Amino acid sequence: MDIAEVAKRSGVPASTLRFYEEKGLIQSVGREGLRRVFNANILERLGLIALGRVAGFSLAEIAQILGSKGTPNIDRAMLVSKADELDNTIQKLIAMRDGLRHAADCPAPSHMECPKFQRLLGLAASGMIKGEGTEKLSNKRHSNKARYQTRQ
Amino acid sequence: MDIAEVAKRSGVPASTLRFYEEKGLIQSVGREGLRRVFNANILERLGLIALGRVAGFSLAEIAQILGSKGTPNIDRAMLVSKADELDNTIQKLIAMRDGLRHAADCPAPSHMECPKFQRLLGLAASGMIKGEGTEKLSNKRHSNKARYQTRQ
DNA sequence: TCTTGACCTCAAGTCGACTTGAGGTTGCAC
DNA sequence: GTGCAACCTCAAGTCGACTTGAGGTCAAGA
Repeated sequence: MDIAEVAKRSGVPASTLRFYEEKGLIQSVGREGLRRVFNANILERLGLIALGRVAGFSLAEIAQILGSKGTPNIDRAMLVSKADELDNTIQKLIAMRDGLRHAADCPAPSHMECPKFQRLLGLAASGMIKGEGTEKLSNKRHSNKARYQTRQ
Repeated sequence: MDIAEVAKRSGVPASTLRFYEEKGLIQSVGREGLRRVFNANILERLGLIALGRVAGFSLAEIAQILGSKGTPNIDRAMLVSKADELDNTIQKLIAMRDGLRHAADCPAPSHMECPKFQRLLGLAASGMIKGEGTEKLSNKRHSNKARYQTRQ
């Protein structure tokens, strides 16, 4: 497949494909003249990259997870820690989803004032805020990067 | 509370608080001299903002969801659609989490070659890639924004 | 043959989300 | 009443993730 074909099948613009290659996230199997040639599994890999992005990982992290080059030895501890991070995120998203759904048909004048909304989201938000939380549950796991994603 | 207190309790830098105020995500209740004064519920709101961010919403979307000003009339349909979007994301994250956990102790030389990993993530990634998917399930819901997050 | 279209490279531009810095003001401590 | 730490504004800078543009190469068709 040439780059246009990949772009068409994946929905990822050719410019992005070049960019990803440059960053080591994907690789072409070679060139035909000066044109890149990709093989079919690129589509799958692009799917995983997209997945990683919605999971909130940076391109650098994704490269690390997927193995930038011929899938070298992987840091399994890192995978577990990413999974835990994700687990944490999932809990929050579930609370947020429920909060949104509730807010959508809650009679309260403002959902900030609805006790149910408060409880749902407050729970999810606890642990996001650094300060004196009620300490109910799920604190301090995956504490690296933690405390918001105040990524530097 | 003054800005330093809020920063300390929330972990959000003062510069970010000013930035958020400028963007309409938060508001101070007034000034004391030229210093902003916040009341306590700001902490909760900051938690929700952080939550929205990990859910992948932009600041503009969050402002819309939370109501930028005194919680005006909210677009309930929008809330439902955000919730659906989130639901979709959650499914993907769950698959990714399971995929990562599996990969962490899978004997396959490369997890790209492990059939279980493939299945888990392939499933999640389906619908992310535009092209001829196996069409199993959960396609085309929340199709706005869809097709990756090729935002704009 | 020569033109066109699809690809190429490399540098620069854009956008969102912040952060940093210069220069100004205030209140409390001494 | 003076110093200074902690706030303020506003402009500019940074970073990640891309996109756009200028200028070049090449294979195929008129």
